[in-house]
Amino acid sequence: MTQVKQEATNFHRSKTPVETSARALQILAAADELLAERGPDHVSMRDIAERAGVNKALIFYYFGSRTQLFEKVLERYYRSHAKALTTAFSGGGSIHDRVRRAIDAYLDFMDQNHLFARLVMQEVAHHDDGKLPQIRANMQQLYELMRDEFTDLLPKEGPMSAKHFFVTLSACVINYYTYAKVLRGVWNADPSSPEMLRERRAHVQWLAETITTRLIQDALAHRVQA
Amino acid sequence: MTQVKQEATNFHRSKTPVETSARALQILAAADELLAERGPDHVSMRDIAERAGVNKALIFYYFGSRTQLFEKVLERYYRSHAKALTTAFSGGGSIHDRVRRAIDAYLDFMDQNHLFARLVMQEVAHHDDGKLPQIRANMQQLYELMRDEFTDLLPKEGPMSAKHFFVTLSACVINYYTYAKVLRGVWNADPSSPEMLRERRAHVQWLAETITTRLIQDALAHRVQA
DNA sequence: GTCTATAGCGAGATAGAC
DNA sequence: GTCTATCTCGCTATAGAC
Repeated sequence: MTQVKQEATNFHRSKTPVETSARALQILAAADELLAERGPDHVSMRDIAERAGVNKALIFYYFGSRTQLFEKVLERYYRSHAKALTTAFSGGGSIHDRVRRAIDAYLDFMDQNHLFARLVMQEVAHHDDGKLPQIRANMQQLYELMRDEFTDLLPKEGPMSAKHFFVTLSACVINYYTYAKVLRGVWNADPSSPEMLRERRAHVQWLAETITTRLIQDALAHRVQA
Repeated sequence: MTQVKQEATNFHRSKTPVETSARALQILAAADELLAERGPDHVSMRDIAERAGVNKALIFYYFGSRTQLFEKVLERYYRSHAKALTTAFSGGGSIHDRVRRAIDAYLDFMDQNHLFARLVMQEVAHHDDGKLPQIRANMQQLYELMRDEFTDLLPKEGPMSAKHFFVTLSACVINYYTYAKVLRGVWNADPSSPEMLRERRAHVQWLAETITTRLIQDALAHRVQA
Protein backbone atom coordinates (compact mmCIF):
# COMPACT_ATOMS: atom_id res chain seq x y z
CA MET A 1 0.00 0.00 0.00
CA THR A 2 2.68 2.46 0.86
CA GLN A 3 6.36 2.21 1.22
CA VAL A 4 8.00 -0.68 -0.51
CA LYS A 5 11.56 0.11 0.11
CA GLN A 6 14.04 -2.63 0.80
CA GLU A 7 13.76 -6.25 -0.17
CA ALA A 8 15.23 -5.59 -3.58
CA THR A 9 18.17 -7.61 -2.41
CA ASN A 10 17.82 -10.51 -0.05
CA PHE A 11 20.32 -8.79 2.07
CA HIS A 12 18.23 -9.20 5.14
CA ARG A 13 17.75 -12.88 4.94
CA SER A 14 21.35 -13.68 5.78
CA LYS A 15 21.27 -11.24 8.65
CA THR A 16 18.09 -12.62 10.17
CA PRO A 17 18.87 -14.94 13.05
CA VAL A 18 17.19 -18.25 13.64
CA GLU A 19 13.49 -17.75 14.16
CA THR A 20 13.31 -20.20 16.98
CA SER A 21 14.59 -17.99 19.75
CA ALA A 22 12.26 -17.51 22.71
CA ARG A 23 11.69 -13.88 21.94
CA ALA A 24 11.02 -14.52 18.29
CA LEU A 25 8.37 -17.02 19.24
CA GLN A 26 6.70 -14.57 21.60
CA ILE A 27 6.54 -12.12 18.74
CA LEU A 28 5.11 -14.67 16.37
CA ALA A 29 2.44 -15.65 18.87
CA ALA A 30 1.44 -12.05 19.50
CA ALA A 31 1.33 -11.30 15.79
CA ASP A 32 -0.77 -14.39 15.25
CA GLU A 33 -3.35 -13.38 17.81
CA LEU A 34 -3.58 -9.79 16.71
CA LEU A 35 -3.73 -10.59 13.03
CA ALA A 36 -6.65 -12.87 13.55
CA GLU A 37 -8.41 -10.46 15.88
CA ARG A 38 -8.10 -7.36 13.77
CA GLY A 39 -6.81 -8.21 10.34
CA PRO A 40 -3.47 -7.23 8.86
CA ASP A 41 -4.36 -3.60 8.28
CA HIS A 42 -5.38 -2.88 11.81
CA VAL A 43 -2.29 -4.16 13.51
CA SER A 44 0.79 -2.03 14.04
CA MET A 45 4.22 -3.16 15.08
CA ARG A 46 3.72 -1.27 18.29
CA ASP A 47 0.63 -3.34 19.07
CA ILE A 48 2.54 -6.53 18.52
CA ALA A 49 5.51 -5.39 20.57
CA GLU A 50 3.25 -4.48 23.46
CA ARG A 51 1.38 -7.75 23.48
CA ALA A 52 4.58 -9.74 23.13
CA GLY A 53 6.19 -7.74 25.92
CA VAL A 54 9.20 -6.85 23.84
CA ASN A 55 10.59 -3.77 22.23
CA LYS A 56 9.35 -2.69 18.86
CA ALA A 57 12.82 -2.61 17.34
CA LEU A 58 13.28 -6.24 18.19
CA ILE A 59 10.62 -7.22 15.72
CA PHE A 60 12.66 -5.72 12.93
CA TYR A 61 15.77 -7.36 14.24
CA TYR A 62 14.17 -10.78 13.99
CA PHE A 63 11.89 -10.47 11.01
CA GLY A 64 13.29 -7.64 8.95
CA SER A 65 10.00 -6.02 8.04
CA ARG A 66 6.33 -5.98 8.73
CA THR A 67 5.66 -7.88 5.52
CA GLN A 68 8.10 -10.65 6.33
CA LEU A 69 6.69 -11.10 9.82
CA PHE A 70 3.18 -11.49 8.49
CA GLU A 71 4.37 -13.94 5.89
CA LYS A 72 5.89 -16.09 8.59
CA VAL A 73 2.62 -16.19 10.49
CA LEU A 74 0.67 -17.25 7.43
CA GLU A 75 3.28 -19.80 6.52
CA ARG A 76 2.86 -21.57 9.85
CA TYR A 77 -0.87 -21.81 9.34
CA TYR A 78 -0.59 -23.03 5.80
CA ARG A 79 1.83 -25.74 6.80
CA SER A 80 -0.37 -27.12 9.55
CA HIS A 81 -3.44 -26.77 7.36
CA ALA A 82 -1.81 -28.75 4.59
CA LYS A 83 -0.65 -31.41 7.00
CA ALA A 84 -4.07 -31.83 8.61
CA LEU A 85 -5.71 -32.29 5.26
CA THR A 86 -3.27 -34.60 3.55
CA THR A 87 -3.56 -37.09 6.38
CA ALA A 88 -7.34 -36.76 6.31
CA PHE A 89 -7.54 -37.50 2.62
CA SER A 90 -5.32 -40.55 2.77
CA GLY A 91 -6.80 -43.95 3.54
CA GLY A 92 -9.45 -46.09 1.90
CA GLY A 93 -13.09 -46.91 2.38
CA SER A 94 -16.20 -46.13 0.36
CA ILE A 95 -16.57 -42.76 -1.27
CA HIS A 96 -19.04 -41.82 1.45
CA ASP A 97 -16.55 -42.72 4.16
CA ARG A 98 -13.72 -40.85 2.53
CA VAL A 99 -15.75 -37.71 2.01
CA ARG A 100 -17.09 -37.78 5.53
CA ARG A 101 -13.60 -38.19 6.93
CA ALA A 102 -12.20 -35.35 4.86
CA ILE A 103 -14.93 -32.95 5.92
CA ASP A 104 -14.54 -33.92 9.54
CA ALA A 105 -10.85 -33.20 9.33
CA TYR A 106 -11.45 -29.87 7.64
CA LEU A 107 -13.92 -28.85 10.34
CA ASP A 108 -11.65 -30.14 13.10
CA PHE A 109 -8.91 -27.93 11.80
CA MET A 110 -11.18 -24.91 11.74
CA ASP A 111 -12.42 -25.58 15.26
CA GLN A 112 -8.89 -25.84 16.54
CA ASN A 113 -7.72 -22.79 14.62
CA HIS A 114 -10.58 -20.40 15.03
CA LEU A 115 -8.52 -17.60 13.65
CA PHE A 116 -7.48 -19.22 10.44
CA ALA A 117 -10.71 -18.70 8.54
CA ARG A 118 -10.75 -14.97 9.09
CA LEU A 119 -7.06 -14.68 8.43
CA VAL A 120 -7.31 -16.38 5.09
CA MET A 121 -10.45 -14.55 4.14
CA GLN A 122 -8.77 -11.27 4.78
CA GLU A 123 -5.83 -12.30 2.67
CA VAL A 124 -8.03 -13.48 -0.13
CA ALA A 125 -10.20 -10.41 0.08
CA HIS A 126 -7.41 -7.99 -0.52
CA HIS A 127 -4.80 -10.09 -2.18
CA ASP A 128 -1.97 -7.54 -2.29
CA ASP A 129 -0.91 -9.58 -5.28
CA GLY A 130 2.27 -10.07 -3.31
CA LYS A 131 0.74 -12.64 -1.03
CA LEU A 132 -1.25 -14.16 -3.83
CA PRO A 133 1.22 -16.93 -4.71
CA GLN A 134 1.24 -18.18 -1.14
CA ILE A 135 -2.54 -18.21 -0.96
CA ARG A 136 -2.75 -19.83 -4.34
CA ALA A 137 -0.34 -22.62 -3.49
CA ASN A 138 -2.35 -23.49 -0.42
CA MET A 139 -5.62 -23.49 -2.29
CA GLN A 140 -4.19 -25.49 -5.15
CA GLN A 141 -3.11 -28.25 -2.85
CA LEU A 142 -6.53 -28.49 -1.25
CA TYR A 143 -8.18 -28.41 -4.64
CA GLU A 144 -6.06 -31.23 -6.00
CA LEU A 145 -6.71 -33.39 -2.97
CA MET A 146 -10.43 -33.00 -3.41
CA ARG A 147 -10.32 -33.41 -7.15
CA ASP A 148 -8.45 -36.69 -6.85
CA GLU A 149 -10.92 -37.93 -4.28
CA PHE A 150 -13.83 -37.49 -6.69
CA THR A 151 -11.89 -38.31 -9.81
CA ASP A 152 -13.99 -41.24 -10.95
CA LEU A 153 -17.31 -39.62 -10.12
CA LEU A 154 -17.03 -36.26 -11.81
CA PRO A 155 -16.50 -34.98 -15.34
CA LYS A 156 -13.34 -33.02 -15.99
CA GLU A 157 -15.15 -29.96 -17.22
CA GLY A 158 -18.50 -28.26 -16.90
CA PRO A 159 -20.83 -27.40 -14.04
CA MET A 160 -20.37 -30.80 -12.42
CA SER A 161 -16.59 -30.70 -12.45
CA ALA A 162 -14.45 -30.90 -9.33
CA LYS A 163 -13.66 -27.20 -9.72
CA HIS A 164 -17.13 -26.23 -8.65
CA PHE A 165 -17.55 -28.77 -5.91
CA PHE A 166 -14.32 -27.54 -4.46
CA VAL A 167 -15.58 -23.98 -4.27
CA THR A 168 -18.95 -25.11 -2.98
CA LEU A 169 -17.72 -27.32 -0.17
CA SER A 170 -14.86 -25.15 0.97
CA ALA A 171 -17.21 -22.16 0.97
CA CYS A 172 -19.71 -23.99 3.15
CA VAL A 173 -17.02 -24.81 5.66
CA ILE A 174 -15.06 -21.60 5.74
CA ASN A 175 -17.86 -19.05 5.51
CA TYR A 176 -19.53 -20.29 8.62
CA TYR A 177 -16.47 -19.23 10.56
CA THR A 178 -15.94 -15.95 8.78
CA TYR A 179 -19.57 -14.96 9.20
CA ALA A 180 -19.76 -16.08 12.81
CA LYS A 181 -19.48 -12.65 14.39
CA VAL A 182 -22.13 -11.21 12.15
CA LEU A 183 -24.52 -14.10 12.58
CA ARG A 184 -24.33 -13.91 16.35
CA GLY A 185 -26.60 -10.87 16.16
CA VAL A 186 -28.90 -12.20 13.48
CA TRP A 187 -29.78 -15.53 15.03
CA ASN A 188 -30.92 -16.14 18.54
CA ALA A 189 -27.91 -18.39 19.10
CA ASP A 190 -24.14 -18.10 19.25
CA PRO A 191 -22.57 -19.62 16.12
CA SER A 192 -19.31 -20.29 17.94
CA SER A 193 -20.83 -22.29 20.78
CA PRO A 194 -20.06 -26.01 20.91
CA GLU A 195 -23.68 -26.93 20.23
CA MET A 196 -23.94 -24.76 17.16
CA LEU A 197 -20.60 -26.01 15.88
CA ARG A 198 -21.87 -29.57 16.19
CA GLU A 199 -25.05 -28.55 14.44
CA ARG A 200 -23.12 -26.97 11.61
CA ARG A 201 -21.00 -30.08 11.25
CA ALA A 202 -24.12 -32.22 10.97
CA HIS A 203 -25.44 -29.89 8.31
CA VAL A 204 -22.30 -29.96 6.19
CA GLN A 205 -22.07 -33.72 6.47
CA TRP A 206 -25.69 -34.00 5.41
CA LEU A 207 -24.99 -31.75 2.46
CA ALA A 208 -21.93 -33.71 1.35
CA GLU A 209 -23.77 -36.96 1.64
CA THR A 210 -26.73 -35.62 -0.33
CA ILE A 211 -24.45 -34.40 -3.08
CA THR A 212 -22.47 -37.61 -3.24
CA THR A 213 -25.58 -39.74 -3.37
CA ARG A 214 -27.05 -37.73 -6.18
CA LEU A 215 -23.79 -37.86 -8.11
CA ILE A 216 -23.67 -41.63 -7.81
CA GLN A 217 -27.25 -41.90 -9.05
CA ASP A 218 -26.48 -39.70 -12.02
CA ALA A 219 -23.32 -41.61 -12.84
CA LEU A 220 -25.22 -44.90 -12.81
CA ALA A 221 -28.01 -43.47 -14.95
CA HIS A 222 -25.46 -42.22 -17.44
CA ARG A 223 -23.70 -45.58 -17.56
CA VAL A 224 -27.00 -47.32 -18.25
CA GLN A 225 -27.70 -44.92 -21.09
CA ALA A 226 -24.31 -45.55 -22.68
CA MET B 1 -36.58 5.11 -9.15
CA THR B 2 -33.70 6.45 -7.18
CA GLN B 3 -36.09 8.73 -5.43
CA VAL B 4 -34.20 10.03 -2.46
CA LYS B 5 -36.03 9.97 0.79
CA GLN B 6 -36.52 13.47 2.02
CA GLU B 7 -34.20 14.01 4.93
CA ALA B 8 -37.12 15.62 6.71
CA THR B 9 -35.44 15.82 10.05
CA ASN B 10 -31.93 17.08 9.70
CA PHE B 11 -31.34 16.76 13.39
CA HIS B 12 -28.02 15.24 12.39
CA ARG B 13 -25.89 18.28 12.83
CA SER B 14 -24.32 17.44 9.50
CA LYS B 15 -23.00 20.50 7.85
CA THR B 16 -22.62 18.22 4.86
CA PRO B 17 -24.39 19.63 1.82
CA VAL B 18 -26.65 17.64 -0.45
CA GLU B 19 -24.87 14.58 -1.76
CA THR B 20 -26.37 14.83 -5.20
CA SER B 21 -24.09 17.49 -6.64
CA ALA B 22 -22.15 16.50 -9.74
CA ARG B 23 -18.82 16.61 -7.95
CA ALA B 24 -20.09 14.61 -5.04
CA LEU B 25 -21.22 11.90 -7.41
CA GLN B 26 -17.83 11.83 -9.13
CA ILE B 27 -16.27 11.31 -5.75
CA LEU B 28 -18.68 8.55 -4.81
CA ALA B 29 -18.01 6.75 -8.08
CA ALA B 30 -14.27 6.96 -7.67
CA ALA B 31 -14.46 5.77 -4.08
CA ASP B 32 -16.64 2.91 -5.16
CA GLU B 33 -14.18 1.69 -7.77
CA LEU B 34 -11.15 2.03 -5.59
CA LEU B 35 -12.73 0.44 -2.56
CA ALA B 36 -13.61 -2.62 -4.51
CA GLU B 37 -10.26 -2.79 -6.25
CA ARG B 38 -8.08 -2.43 -3.20
CA GLY B 39 -10.16 -2.67 -0.07
CA PRO B 40 -10.83 0.10 2.42
CA ASP B 41 -7.40 0.06 4.00
CA HIS B 42 -5.50 0.50 0.80
CA VAL B 43 -7.30 3.54 -0.45
CA SER B 44 -6.35 7.07 0.57
CA MET B 45 -8.32 10.23 0.04
CA ARG B 46 -5.60 11.36 -2.34
CA ASP B 47 -6.22 8.28 -4.49
CA ILE B 48 -9.91 9.02 -4.62
CA ALA B 49 -9.40 12.71 -5.37
CA GLU B 50 -7.07 11.88 -8.23
CA ARG B 51 -9.39 9.36 -9.81
CA ALA B 52 -12.37 11.64 -9.39
CA GLY B 53 -10.45 14.55 -10.85
CA VAL B 54 -11.17 16.80 -7.91
CA ASN B 55 -9.26 18.28 -5.06
CA LYS B 56 -8.67 16.25 -1.95
CA ALA B 57 -10.17 18.85 0.35
CA LEU B 58 -13.42 18.69 -1.55
CA ILE B 59 -14.01 15.20 -0.31
CA PHE B 60 -14.04 16.44 3.24
CA TYR B 61 -16.27 19.31 2.26
CA TYR B 62 -18.88 16.94 0.90
CA PHE B 63 -18.56 13.92 3.14
CA GLY B 64 -17.02 15.17 6.35
CA SER B 65 -14.62 12.32 6.89
CA ARG B 66 -13.12 9.24 5.37
CA THR B 67 -15.40 7.04 7.45
CA GLN B 68 -18.56 8.81 6.39
CA LEU B 69 -17.62 8.63 2.73
CA PHE B 70 -17.07 4.91 2.92
CA GLU B 71 -20.34 4.45 4.75
CA LYS B 72 -22.14 6.21 1.95
CA VAL B 73 -20.63 3.88 -0.62
CA LEU B 74 -21.63 0.78 1.30
CA GLU B 75 -25.09 2.15 1.92
CA ARG B 76 -25.71 2.49 -1.80
CA TYR B 77 -24.73 -1.12 -2.38
CA TYR B 78 -26.82 -2.43 0.44
CA ARG B 79 -29.86 -0.58 -0.78
CA SER B 80 -29.63 -1.91 -4.32
CA HIS B 81 -28.78 -5.39 -3.02
CA ALA B 82 -31.86 -5.41 -0.81
CA LYS B 83 -34.05 -4.14 -3.61
CA ALA B 84 -32.82 -6.73 -6.10
CA LEU B 85 -33.50 -9.54 -3.69
CA THR B 86 -36.87 -8.53 -2.34
CA THR B 87 -38.30 -8.37 -5.84
CA ALA B 88 -36.71 -11.72 -6.67
CA PHE B 89 -38.26 -13.42 -3.67
CA SER B 90 -41.73 -12.10 -4.31
CA GLY B 91 -44.08 -14.00 -6.59
CA GLY B 92 -45.50 -17.48 -6.60
CA GLY B 93 -44.86 -20.80 -8.28
CA SER B 94 -43.59 -24.13 -7.01
CA ILE B 95 -40.84 -24.24 -4.44
CA HIS B 96 -38.43 -25.26 -7.19
CA ASP B 97 -39.41 -22.25 -9.29
CA ARG B 98 -39.15 -19.84 -6.43
CA VAL B 99 -35.74 -21.08 -5.36
CA ARG B 100 -34.44 -21.03 -8.89
CA ARG B 101 -35.65 -17.49 -9.37
CA ALA B 102 -34.11 -16.29 -6.13
CA ILE B 103 -30.73 -17.78 -6.95
CA ASP B 104 -30.78 -16.36 -10.44
CA ALA B 105 -31.49 -12.94 -9.02
CA TYR B 106 -28.69 -13.27 -6.49
CA LEU B 107 -26.23 -14.28 -9.18
CA ASP B 108 -27.46 -11.56 -11.52
CA PHE B 109 -26.77 -9.02 -8.85
CA MET B 110 -23.27 -10.36 -8.31
CA ASP B 111 -22.53 -10.37 -12.02
CA GLN B 112 -23.69 -6.79 -12.34
CA ASN B 113 -21.83 -5.69 -9.21
CA HIS B 114 -18.57 -7.54 -9.48
CA LEU B 115 -17.13 -5.47 -6.72
CA PHE B 116 -19.78 -6.08 -4.15
CA ALA B 117 -18.66 -9.52 -3.09
CA ARG B 118 -15.15 -8.43 -2.27
CA LEU B 119 -16.35 -5.27 -0.62
CA VAL B 120 -18.67 -7.11 1.72
CA MET B 121 -16.16 -9.82 2.42
CA GLN B 122 -13.64 -7.26 3.46
CA GLU B 123 -16.13 -5.62 5.74
CA VAL B 124 -17.15 -8.92 7.25
CA ALA B 125 -13.59 -10.06 7.60
CA HIS B 126 -12.50 -7.22 9.78
CA HIS B 127 -15.72 -6.01 11.27
CA ASP B 128 -14.48 -2.81 12.89
CA ASP B 129 -17.49 -3.40 15.12
CA GLY B 130 -18.47 0.04 14.01
CA LYS B 131 -19.70 -1.12 10.64
CA LEU B 132 -21.08 -4.31 12.07
CA PRO B 133 -24.68 -3.10 12.52
CA GLN B 134 -24.90 -2.10 8.88
CA ILE B 135 -23.55 -5.45 7.73
CA ARG B 136 -25.81 -7.26 10.13
CA ALA B 137 -28.95 -5.47 9.01
CA ASN B 138 -28.23 -6.39 5.42
CA MET B 139 -27.57 -10.01 6.23
CA GLN B 140 -30.60 -10.25 8.47
CA GLN B 141 -32.89 -9.14 5.70
CA LEU B 142 -31.50 -11.68 3.28
CA TYR B 143 -31.72 -14.37 5.92
CA GLU B 144 -35.35 -13.66 6.68
CA LEU B 145 -36.30 -13.68 3.03
CA MET B 146 -34.76 -17.10 2.57
CA ARG B 147 -36.15 -18.44 5.83
CA ASP B 148 -39.68 -17.44 4.88
CA GLU B 149 -39.24 -19.04 1.48
CA PHE B 150 -38.48 -22.43 3.02
CA THR B 151 -40.67 -22.01 6.03
CA ASP B 152 -42.90 -25.04 5.45
CA LEU B 153 -40.07 -27.32 4.42
CA LEU B 154 -37.58 -26.86 7.22
CA PRO B 155 -37.53 -27.35 10.97
CA LYS B 156 -37.05 -24.25 13.08
CA GLU B 157 -33.97 -25.57 14.82
CA GLY B 158 -31.21 -28.07 14.25
CA PRO B 159 -28.86 -28.93 11.39
CA MET B 160 -31.67 -28.74 8.84
CA SER B 161 -32.91 -25.34 9.89
CA ALA B 162 -33.02 -22.34 7.59
CA LYS B 163 -30.06 -20.85 9.47
CA HIS B 164 -27.70 -23.36 7.95
CA PHE B 165 -29.12 -23.37 4.47
CA PHE B 166 -28.78 -19.64 4.46
CA VAL B 167 -25.07 -19.85 5.23
CA THR B 168 -24.59 -22.68 2.79
CA LEU B 169 -26.27 -21.11 -0.20
CA SER B 170 -25.01 -17.60 0.31
CA ALA B 171 -21.51 -18.98 0.76
CA CYS B 172 -21.73 -20.89 -2.51
CA VAL B 173 -22.74 -17.78 -4.35
CA ILE B 174 -20.51 -15.20 -2.77
CA ASN B 175 -17.31 -17.18 -2.36
CA TYR B 176 -17.03 -17.87 -6.03
CA TYR B 177 -16.62 -14.15 -6.59
CA THR B 178 -14.31 -13.53 -3.68
CA TYR B 179 -12.07 -16.41 -4.66
CA ALA B 180 -12.06 -15.56 -8.34
CA LYS B 181 -8.66 -13.89 -8.45
CA VAL B 182 -7.03 -16.75 -6.62
CA LEU B 183 -8.69 -19.46 -8.66
CA ARG B 184 -7.59 -17.88 -11.92
CA GLY B 185 -4.13 -19.27 -11.26
CA VAL B 186 -5.22 -22.63 -9.91
CA TRP B 187 -7.50 -23.69 -12.72
CA ASN B 188 -6.75 -23.58 -16.39
CA ALA B 189 -9.66 -21.22 -16.91
CA ASP B 190 -10.68 -17.69 -15.97
CA PRO B 191 -13.40 -17.78 -13.31
CA SER B 192 -14.65 -14.33 -14.32
CA SER B 193 -15.19 -15.16 -17.98
CA PRO B 194 -18.78 -15.33 -19.21
CA GLU B 195 -18.53 -19.06 -19.90
CA MET B 196 -17.30 -19.86 -16.42
CA LEU B 197 -19.90 -17.62 -14.85
CA ARG B 198 -22.58 -19.51 -16.74
CA GLU B 199 -21.03 -22.77 -15.63
CA ARG B 200 -21.03 -21.65 -12.03
CA ARG B 201 -24.65 -20.64 -12.28
CA ALA B 202 -25.57 -24.05 -13.59
CA HIS B 203 -23.69 -25.64 -10.72
CA VAL B 204 -25.40 -23.60 -8.04
CA GLN B 205 -28.80 -24.20 -9.58
CA TRP B 206 -28.08 -27.92 -9.68
CA LEU B 207 -27.06 -27.80 -6.04
CA ALA B 208 -30.15 -25.93 -4.94
CA GLU B 209 -32.39 -28.27 -6.86
CA THR B 210 -30.66 -31.31 -5.38
CA ILE B 211 -31.07 -29.96 -1.88
CA THR B 212 -34.70 -29.01 -2.37
CA THR B 213 -35.56 -32.38 -3.84
CA ARG B 214 -33.97 -34.22 -0.97
CA LEU B 215 -35.74 -32.01 1.56
CA ILE B 216 -39.09 -32.72 -0.02
CA GLN B 217 -38.38 -36.45 0.04
CA ASP B 218 -37.44 -36.31 3.70
CA ALA B 219 -40.48 -34.22 4.57
CA LEU B 220 -42.75 -36.74 2.89
CA ALA B 221 -41.05 -39.66 4.59
CA HIS B 222 -41.43 -37.96 7.92
CA ARG B 223 -45.12 -37.28 7.31
CA VAL B 224 -45.67 -40.92 6.47
CA GLN B 225 -44.00 -41.97 9.68
CA ALA B 226 -46.15 -39.65 11.74
C1' DG C 1 -17.77 25.64 -4.07
C1' DT C 2 -13.21 24.86 -5.04
C1' DC C 3 -8.64 25.42 -4.48
C1' DT C 4 -3.47 25.74 -1.93
C1' DA C 5 -0.95 25.05 1.94
C1' DT C 6 0.03 23.02 6.01
C1' DA C 7 -0.71 21.23 10.67
C1' DG C 8 -0.28 17.10 13.27
C1' DC C 9 -0.27 12.49 13.97
C1' DG C 10 1.16 7.67 13.83
C1' DA C 11 3.21 4.42 11.05
C1' DG C 12 7.51 1.56 9.56
C1' DA C 13 12.14 1.48 9.89
C1' DT C 14 17.17 2.59 11.40
C1' DA C 15 21.27 4.06 14.38
C1' DG C 16 23.78 3.22 17.95
C1' DA C 17 24.47 2.70 23.13
C1' DC C 18 24.78 -1.05 26.26
C1' DG D 1 20.35 -9.46 21.78
C1' DT D 2 17.86 -5.78 23.51
C1' DC D 3 17.01 -1.32 24.37
C1' DT D 4 16.24 4.29 23.56
C1' DA D 5 15.95 7.77 20.49
C1' DT D 6 14.99 9.44 16.24
C1' DC D 7 14.26 9.89 11.17
C1' DT D 8 11.13 9.94 7.32
C1' DC D 9 7.12 9.32 5.23
C1' DG D 10 2.08 9.34 3.98
C1' DC D 11 -2.01 9.99 5.86
C1' DT D 12 -6.46 12.55 7.59
C1' DA D 13 -8.16 16.76 8.41
C1' DT D 14 -8.38 21.91 8.72
C1' DA D 15 -7.55 27.00 7.66
C1' DG D 16 -8.13 30.25 4.71
C1' DA D 17 -7.54 32.54 -0.05
C1' DC D 18 -10.28 33.05 -4.16
